[in-house]
Amino acid sequence: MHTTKPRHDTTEGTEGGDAAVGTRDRIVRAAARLLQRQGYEGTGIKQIARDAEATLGSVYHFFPGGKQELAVAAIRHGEQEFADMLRAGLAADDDPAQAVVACTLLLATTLRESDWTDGCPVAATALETVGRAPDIQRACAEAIGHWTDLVSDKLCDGGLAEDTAKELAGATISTLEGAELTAQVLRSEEPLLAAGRHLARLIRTYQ
Amino acid sequence: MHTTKPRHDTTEGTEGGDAAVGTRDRIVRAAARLLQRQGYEGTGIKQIARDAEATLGSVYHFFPGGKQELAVAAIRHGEQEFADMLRAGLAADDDPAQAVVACTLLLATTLRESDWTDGCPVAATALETVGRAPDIQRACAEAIGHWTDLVSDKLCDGGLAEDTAKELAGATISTLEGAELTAQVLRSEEPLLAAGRHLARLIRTYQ
DNA sequence: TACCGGATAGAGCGTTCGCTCTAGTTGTGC
DNA sequence: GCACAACTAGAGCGAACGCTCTATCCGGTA
Repeated sequence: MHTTKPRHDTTEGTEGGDAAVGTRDRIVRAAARLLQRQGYEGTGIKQIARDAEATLGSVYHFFPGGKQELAVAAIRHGEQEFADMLRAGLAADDDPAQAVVACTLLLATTLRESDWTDGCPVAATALETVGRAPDIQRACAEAIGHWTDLVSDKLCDGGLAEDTAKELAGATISTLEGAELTAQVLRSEEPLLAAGRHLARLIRTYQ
Repeated sequence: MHTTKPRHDTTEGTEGGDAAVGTRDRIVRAAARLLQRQGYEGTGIKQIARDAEATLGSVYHFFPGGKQELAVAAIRHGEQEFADMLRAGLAADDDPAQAVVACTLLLATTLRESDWTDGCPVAATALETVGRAPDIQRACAEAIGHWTDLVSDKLCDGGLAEDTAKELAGATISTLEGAELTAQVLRSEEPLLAAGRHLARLIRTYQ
């Protein structure tokens, strides 16, 4: 069974971009982007539907659990996007220290090009739902764990002991999160670049 | 009518406890705590007034600029609270590396004792208003700058060159922010403790 | 042809939002 | 004693909130 397709898509089929994507996917993507920029409480379901060019009925058809269920799906989508970027950065260099620097450069570029609005896809939602929406918090925790594993594997490949790699990977993700937050608030890529330099220096002390 | 009403006790109150605090202060404190836990959009003015044991009229009397003006005052209040904690941690040891570890321990304890709800007082608000509420964003940026200066001074006192100290201080604040976020989401103090260990190791490479 | 069920469409429910507005209450200076 | 400013008090506005509900549309099957 194929993923949900737009049954009666009134828009012309020749148009590219989101039009070729199923309704459910468009809703998830719009939700992920809005949650990333405005957080959970700042984002309304009607706004998500409008951005996704879907109707409220479709949203509740695909996500009968309402806003929370949609938010969980959006967080998972953001997790994948962020993981893709991490993978790309980590693959840029054999040396783990240089690879982490590549990650910070990627993040800095993305952030600047979005005028400092597109930071970590889960941070805003995570912070304002902590302790009040267990499903969402769990999805955020899984995202962080997944990202940490990506970094940890790279550090292991670089020759670090597994225990060391795991702890250092956790600290790396924490630092990237904080540096991205700081960069957004200060509207500068310097915090991300500084984080990259210092993470590289730190990793080298273990090599 | 109501029985217990805070009367005209503006800046009186040498006694401890909220009862002796002026209405304006109670409003700012309640707003700061709610913004820290629920973010900007997740916090309503009526809830702030209720928590502060004040009325809506009082809120708009003291903050005619509405929610945004109140949020700026609350962010400034949170900045001071966090700065006090940083100062306490930094004063705990002459060695800057050990002092930063003390900061992470303080943060971890506070976080755990609040059941992981009381993280950075500005992070949630900052993330969801980035690029959409310049006054609030500016206040958040000033807070981060202030905290960075505190760490930078400590590093200078420890013998680091000023340029090095400034850059390292920025990275330290970023890391603390990220580690606190991660600790809240994962409901564990380990990210903060790991951040402390690695920051200390990093600082020592400059000594 | 008739029908079924997934998907679309949007009016409308009750509630809450930020905020305005008018009155009432209180301490202080003349 | 009185006027005045500072402060408290809360009803109520229009808009937006999350969500429910019914009505339709459509391709595929019988």
